[in-house]
Amino acid sequence: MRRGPRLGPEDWIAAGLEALAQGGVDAVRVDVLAKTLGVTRGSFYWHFGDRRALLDGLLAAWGEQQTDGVIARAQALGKPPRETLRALLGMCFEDDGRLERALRSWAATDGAAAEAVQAVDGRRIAYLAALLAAMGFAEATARTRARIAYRAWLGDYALVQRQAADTTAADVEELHALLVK
Amino acid sequence: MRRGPRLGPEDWIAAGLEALAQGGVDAVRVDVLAKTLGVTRGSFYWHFGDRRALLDGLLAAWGEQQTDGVIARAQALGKPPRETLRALLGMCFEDDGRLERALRSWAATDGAAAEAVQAVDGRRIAYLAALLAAMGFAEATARTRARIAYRAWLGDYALVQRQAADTTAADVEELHALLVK
DNA sequence: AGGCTTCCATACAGTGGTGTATGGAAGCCT
DNA sequence: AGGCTTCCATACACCACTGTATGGAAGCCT
Repeated sequence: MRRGPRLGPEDWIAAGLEALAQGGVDAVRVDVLAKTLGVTRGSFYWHFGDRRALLDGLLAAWGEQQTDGVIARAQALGKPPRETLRALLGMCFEDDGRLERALRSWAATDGAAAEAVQAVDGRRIAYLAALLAAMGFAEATARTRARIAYRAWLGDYALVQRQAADTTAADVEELHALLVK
Repeated sequence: MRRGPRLGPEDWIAAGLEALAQGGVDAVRVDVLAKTLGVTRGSFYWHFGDRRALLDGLLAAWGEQQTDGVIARAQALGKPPRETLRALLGMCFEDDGRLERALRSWAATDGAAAEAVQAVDGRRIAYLAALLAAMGFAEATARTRARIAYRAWLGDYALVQRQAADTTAADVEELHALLVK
């Protein structure tokens, strides 16, 4: 009946991430994924033991993607720390953050998700702190401000109605100014 | 069989808020609430048309509680704006924020919840801005910094592993210093 | 071509939750 | 005391979704 290419686990992971970003963990249901992929659940249970296995796969994929993601792009600019920080803030705030949001909601009730999120939080805060330290701030101050900056970024995602583009841009400038002063 | 006092809608609302804080919207199920209240679902469907009616009740209750909550307490201190702001930040960061978190997760997929959260966000940011304006900051600066402060507070809830008490205290001081400088 | 492996469809059983119908008990009112 | 109202229990139908069993088709290997 079908003739299209056959599916691998990656296809289910990709579809899962999409659904996750769209409607949270609750939206990643094997039957609806099957429908969007144009197959039946029979395929899913060939590639994965159960739904939980897919969820763990999503966490792994997200965690990996976050290691060589935004930070690498910011670093690749090859600019001095001060400019790198500004660029990084801008990039973060321009992301729509739906995946990020979904992950954190999920982490509130799921241990594995909480671990994954905590891990990337640690990496990102450490990077921010390193950036500030490279600008000459004392270790303690760098870490404190890194946490503040990170909270401000996360908080933006928590805001249901995110601000207009120009407002956000102004906020980013102001935040940057406060941090490096 | 039973002899205890009979229940009203408020009892279900209260139990619902508790469950919401504990495990998110998914945890507010009429059968488990019935169990914790010591009655059967028959009682619930007497007081409420359906589960959605309870959820709407929870949103209303939360929204109301947030109008005369933290802000009123901070205002009641009768201190100058600068001190009020510091006190407010401290109070916010010391809250465990589980309800707040649950509401925002919920808002990601539910329109009514999103409206409720957006409404209180607006009120709270406006209050922060007013505080900063009263300290002499220009209107625009006050609003920008108010948004930053609010994001930083929200972001703290988004952090799965919230910092130790002393670390948080230091962060609050630093944030306050950055804002009022 | 034959056979093995990989992938998917179909059909079925099971579970956790919602909503509904109905009857009965406890309290209030006169 | 009688009756009306308020509240709750029991039992049932139903739905969305998960997981399992089994058979069959498509591709690869020799």
